[in-house]
Parts: sequence; C-alpha cells; structure tokens
Amino acid sequence: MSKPTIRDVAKVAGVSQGTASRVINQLPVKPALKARVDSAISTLGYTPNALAQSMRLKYTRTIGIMIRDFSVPAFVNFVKVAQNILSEAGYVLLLAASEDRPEREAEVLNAFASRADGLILTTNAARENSVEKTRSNLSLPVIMLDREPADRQDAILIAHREGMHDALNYLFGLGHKRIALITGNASARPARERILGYREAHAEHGVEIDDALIRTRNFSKEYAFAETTALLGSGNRPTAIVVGGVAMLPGVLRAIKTCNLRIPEDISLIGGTDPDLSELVEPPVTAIQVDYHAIGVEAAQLLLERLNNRIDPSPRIIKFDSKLVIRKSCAPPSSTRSAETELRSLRRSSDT
Amino acid sequence: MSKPTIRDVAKVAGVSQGTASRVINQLPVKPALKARVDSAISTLGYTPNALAQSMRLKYTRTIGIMIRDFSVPAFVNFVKVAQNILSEAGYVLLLAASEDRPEREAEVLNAFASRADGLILTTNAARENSVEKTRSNLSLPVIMLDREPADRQDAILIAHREGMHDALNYLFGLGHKRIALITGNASARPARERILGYREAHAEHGVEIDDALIRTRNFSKEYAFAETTALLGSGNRPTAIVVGGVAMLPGVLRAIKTCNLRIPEDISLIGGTDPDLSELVEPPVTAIQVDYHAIGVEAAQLLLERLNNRIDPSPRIIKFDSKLVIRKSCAPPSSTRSAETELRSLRRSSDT
DNA sequence: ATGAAAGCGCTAACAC
DNA sequence: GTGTTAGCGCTTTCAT
Repeated sequence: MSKPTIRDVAKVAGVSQGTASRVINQLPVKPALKARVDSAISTLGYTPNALAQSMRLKYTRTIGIMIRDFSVPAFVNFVKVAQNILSEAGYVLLLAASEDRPEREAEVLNAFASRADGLILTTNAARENSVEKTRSNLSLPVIMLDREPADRQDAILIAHREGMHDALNYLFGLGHKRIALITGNASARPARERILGYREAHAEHGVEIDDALIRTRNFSKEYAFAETTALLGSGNRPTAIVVGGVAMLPGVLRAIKTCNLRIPEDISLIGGTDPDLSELVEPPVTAIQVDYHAIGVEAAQLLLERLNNRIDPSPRIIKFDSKLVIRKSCAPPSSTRSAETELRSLRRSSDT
Repeated sequence: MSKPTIRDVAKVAGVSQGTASRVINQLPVKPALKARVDSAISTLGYTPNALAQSMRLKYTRTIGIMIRDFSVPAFVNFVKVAQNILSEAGYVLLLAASEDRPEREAEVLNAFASRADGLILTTNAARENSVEKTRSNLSLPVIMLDREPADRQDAILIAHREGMHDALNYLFGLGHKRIALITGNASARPARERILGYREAHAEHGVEIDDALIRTRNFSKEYAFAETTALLGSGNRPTAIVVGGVAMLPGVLRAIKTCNLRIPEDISLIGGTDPDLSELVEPPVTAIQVDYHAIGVEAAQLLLERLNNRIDPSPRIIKFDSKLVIRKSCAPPSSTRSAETELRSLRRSSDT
C-alpha cells in the first residue's frame, strides 16, 4: 500500500497521465475530465511526489540555511524575517545546524546541494579543505553569513572589528587597562576580527596587551563560563570583560555570580547580543548590538535576486555596523579593588 | 555548464554507467577500471545527485522536525540531542518553523512528505482540517511532540496539567487566591492541559476562578508582555502570575519591570522553562521545569526504531513529568499590598 | 566483473 | 484539448 502516483490517478480517472498532470498544474482541461481527475485525486489521497517534481523541473522551491547552532537568540530574528520574505516568494525554508563540526558541515552541504535552490550559510569550512571543496562545488547561489568568502561570492559581513574597537574605547575611557576578551575560535572571521579590533584599540591607547586576557576557543556558553571563572580566579584579575559572541552571555553571568562578584563595582562587563537577557538582568548589560533583523532582510532579498538572475553576477559584499548600547554594567575600575573584593567575597561566602 | 552526472563520469572514464555507479557505491570493481572512474570523478568534480538517488532508492536518509518557533530556548536542547542521535545513525536533520500558521504547516508537511524518511512534529493541525488531512496522509513514521495524536500514532506528551496543578498547590499554600495564568492558544494541547490543571487545583482548594485572570491566546513573548501589563494595570490585580509557555518569560519580566513592581514582594511569579534567564535574573524565578534533553533522546530513539521496523506497530504514547523548581520569586501575598505598591510605584517613577 | 536497459514519478514536447 | 512518450540522474536487475 504505497503512495498513489499520478499514473494511479490517471488510471482511476480514465484519462492519460498527461491530462492528470495538467489538472494538477492548473492548465486548461475540459471540465468533465477535470472533475473525474479531481475526484480520483481525492479518493486516492494523491499528493505529488516533490522529489520527482524537482528532478524533472530542476528546481525545488526550497532554501537551505545552515547555522552553527540554534541556541543563538540573535539568529532567531534573522531566521524569522528571512523566512517571511522567502515564504512570500514561494520558497520553503529548511534549517540545519552544523554544530561547528566539519564533518557535519559537509553532510549538510551535501544534503542541501540537490535539495535546495539557494543557500544562506555560516561555515567554518575555510579551515577544512574537504568542506571548502564541497562548498565551492555547489552550483547554486550561496550567501555567506559573517564569513569572508573564499572565492567570488556574495557575503554579508558584520563589522566586528569596529564594534570591538568601540567597546574598548569606551572601557579605556572609563580608565580600564586590564580588559579580557572572551570569544570563539579565531579561525573563523567573527573572532578573528574582534581580536583585531581589540589589538588596534590597545595600540591606539598605548596599552600593552596581556595575552593571558584573550580567551578564544569556541562560542558556547559552557566555554564562556569556564574562561570567565578562570579569569576571575587568577591572581591578576581583569577589571573588565568583553564578550565577543552571541550566545556566551549566560555563561559569563553565571561565572560572575558564582564568584560572588558585583557588576560593575567589581568587574565591568560588555556582553554579546542577547536582547532579552542583557536587558532583564540586574544591572542591565552594556552590549555590542547588531541589527539581525536588517541582516535577515538583506540576506533573503539578495538571495531572491540571485535566484531570479536579476542582478549582475559580480559578488556583493554587504557590511553591517554594530552599535555599542550603553546600559549599566560598566564603571571605572576601583583602584583599591583587589583587596576590597577579596574581603567582600570572603564575607559573602561565609554567610551562605 | 551544469553539474556533471554519472553519465559524464562513465563517458570520461570509458566505462558503462553501471560500473561508475558500482565504484561510487563501493561495490567490487576491477582496480584498473576503478582508478579510471575515480580520476574522472575528481577531474569533473562529480557529486551524486541526492534527488535522483532518493527517487530510485525510496529513502532519503533525512529526518524532518517541524516546530512552532525557533525562539524557544527549551527546544534547543531537544534538537541538539536528537540531532546527535540521528546523525550517529546516518541521518541528516532538517528543521522548519511553522510560525503557528496553518498554511505554513501544510507547506512544510508537504515539503517533508517526500524529502524525509521520518518526522518529529509539533502541529496545531487539529484545528485545521486541511492541515490534518495533509498530516494523516503522510506515509512515513511521525512522532508527535506534545500534541494529542488524532489517530493511532506515536506521541511524546508533557504532563502540563500535573505541572500546573503542582504550581498552583504551591501558590495556594503560600496563601494566594488571585492567581493569573498566561499561556498560549487553548486549541492546542499544552495550553488546554494547563488550563485543566489550573481549574482542578482551584476546585480542590475551593477557590473560585475569576476568568479575567486566564489569558490565553498565543505563546509569544510579545503577547506575554501585553497580557502581563494589562493584568498588572487592572484595578483588581492578581497576587501571583503563572506563565504557561516556554518562551514567554522575557515578556512577563519586562512588563513587571515596566510597572515598577517587585518580585516577590508585589507579585509572585512562576515562569515557564528558560534555564538561563530564570536563573540569572534577580530574584531567580521559580519554574515548572521539563527535561527536554530526555525528551529529545526518547523522540529520536523512538523514531529510529520505527524506521528500522524494530518495534511492534501499535502506537507508543510516552509521557514526561515536569518538576516545580522552587527559587525565589514567590512569597505570601501581602494583605496591605494594594495601597503599598501604589505608593512605591509613585515614588519610583518620580525619581527617574 | 561488466555492459545494456528498465524504471523510480513527474512534466513537457509532440502529434493528433 | 488530449494521448503518447522521452527523459531528469540514478541504481539494479539481467545477460554476457
């Protein structure tokens, strides 16, 4: 009892396969025949096989998005707005997570290769030749998201370097000298650019960098927790932390809470984007903010234009600025900080 | 210059299509021929067309998940663990969001119908006959997620009724009588069950229900914000709010903040699950907690067993309990609350 | 071990 | 306006 095909429909309706197809595709068919086909369709419960359709038609009306991880609140807006635009244009949006693992990236890319008409993706493929080969072999329009495209290709980039620079200027202005940076793997663009901005700002302000303050491995909140804990527990603790990642804030906040430190008295903090969390905790967290809504619009529209061949073939690189939203998590470093906080955390932990 | 096919490979290698196919599928081929095919593959940059493969083989090695919305932090764990298990078993996981819109549900279901071997889904189809027809017409294994299956079908259900009952018992125990419930659309199981639990608990404690305290339209945080604001602004304000939804907490917290009320002095709060947010805000929020990790494991394994025909065909219904995690957002209602909080909010707003 | 050919379900070109 | 048929790219008989 497998699914009925168009042949079954034709047979039951007593017409040819071609006529059945024409009814399904709303092409002109004499009413009497159309009625028979329609009734055959409903008695059989026929649905066209999308696989066979795509195979014949050479398009799928599907767009694939590959992202690192679904736990990134900022991506939610991005996906939602992209979905609305693409769905309006008649496409179905399918998502896959790479979990930042090269083998899964390749898998997903392959899965999408013949199952989608276009792709929006964040990949770390650059690191891995095998994945990069898969990617470059794709014969469909691809919009790279926050990744430097290896060859001639559309990309939407976020100005992380400038954003980090702004954040550091702000902290230097408050008098900080020991500023930690926690971000993801430097092999991918976002972290790499942030580190650049971090170094630039230090150079500009004539502050020497303590490399122990730069923590860069992955973007998870678990990693953020571990590194924050380590930084705060070290003898020569930073006076401020900048989080360069979009899902790391919970880990950093947990660590600060666990260490019984106060924001901003004991430690200043600039968070990655997480609109809800950063506004709802006490004190609200100053953050480097990116307009993911606008990025979603741009990515979807650019992809649609490519799909319709409506723009010249030279690759488009679009850059989005970030904005430092100042809330209440930063203050000047207290010069007597070190001794004072030791005392306070002692006092605190003794009364629990 | 379209993508090379297996025919191109065969031609370049000077072998038959069948032999090329055998090389690709690791079947025994004489080394000399195999070498020629391999070199043809790499010079052409050939990749098999997954569409054609699936069409021929009748399977796709793909699992689809349809959820309402990606903004639900709890789903993230669910998806992540399901992905790990399914990926281990050789499947690629593709996600789609229905945005709670029937027409999109139908679209997604159709898209998955011939593009996936199995489905995990949360649908409100029950409301919409057209969607339900699409669903019931699916000829692949489906695990329903937190939805009462219409016909004989596997499902994983969460004990929302019992969870809500527990939450209310706790609040009644603290002395609350006016308890608001904010949850999603009652046409779907989760909200319906929560309302049941709410009514049961009231009946049990002999407390009459003020229907104005039950707010049930959708699960978005924007809706939660609006309803919380309305409830708090009303003359006869509740003394406690229970949030019955997994992504609503930010909206509720924002509203309480905007109204300048304090938790738990002015208003007690029990939140839906959002592990990070509920633990990191001040005070930490008591919550009805569900183990989405375990649910992900169960869903993935059940689906795999179905795909392998390894279990008897009678539908499995698996129920997961929730747990009330008591933090610090609930306190007895203050009898003089009304006058007092009016004063406080006046004082506060005057010093901003 | 290999080649020739059928056929998965569909649409479109062609003939009537 | 309708029926017949080729062919999308692939795997798998069936011969050899």
